[in-house]
Amino acid sequence: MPLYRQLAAILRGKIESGELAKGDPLPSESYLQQEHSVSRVTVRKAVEVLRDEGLVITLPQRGTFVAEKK
Amino acid sequence: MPLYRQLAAILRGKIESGELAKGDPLPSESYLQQEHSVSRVTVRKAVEVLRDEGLVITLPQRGTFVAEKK
DNA sequence: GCCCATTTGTACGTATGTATG
DNA sequence: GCATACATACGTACAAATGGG
Repeated sequence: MPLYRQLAAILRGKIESGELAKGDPLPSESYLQQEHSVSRVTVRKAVEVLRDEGLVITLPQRGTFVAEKK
Repeated sequence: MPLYRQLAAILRGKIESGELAKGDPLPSESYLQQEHSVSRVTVRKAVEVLRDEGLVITLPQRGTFVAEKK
């Protein structure tokens, strides 16, 4: 599995487990980069997956947040 | 060589030559941006290099200063 | 105490180049 | 050719703290 999908799976798990609650901000791109030792491109692709799944919402220049809906 | 390393080299030169003495503030990020026609990201990466080398210390909301130590 | 400019901190958006499988 | 992944580098926007007046 490509890195960005692995990272997406990790984040998805934290959302589904409730570790990241609705409305909570996801860790920032730069944090996720360092935390998982991947490039920003990879982080962004991972977040894009979750966005496409409707699990998170990204507010430009603000951050990405766990979506309210289920 | 990437731009940020080139800029870091320029600043390092000014420190080592004494043009920027210990305790002196470095030019601000916005000044360096305009002076060298680069983005703020590039300036910040250059300064980060010097910080990692221990040549400068950055005080949040104050500026970056030439380190006292050698 | 209050504005206001300056400066660094943070965060996302976008684009290009390079390399690998 | 294409997807993946890294690095570099541009921009925009806003937050937070400091210091001067």
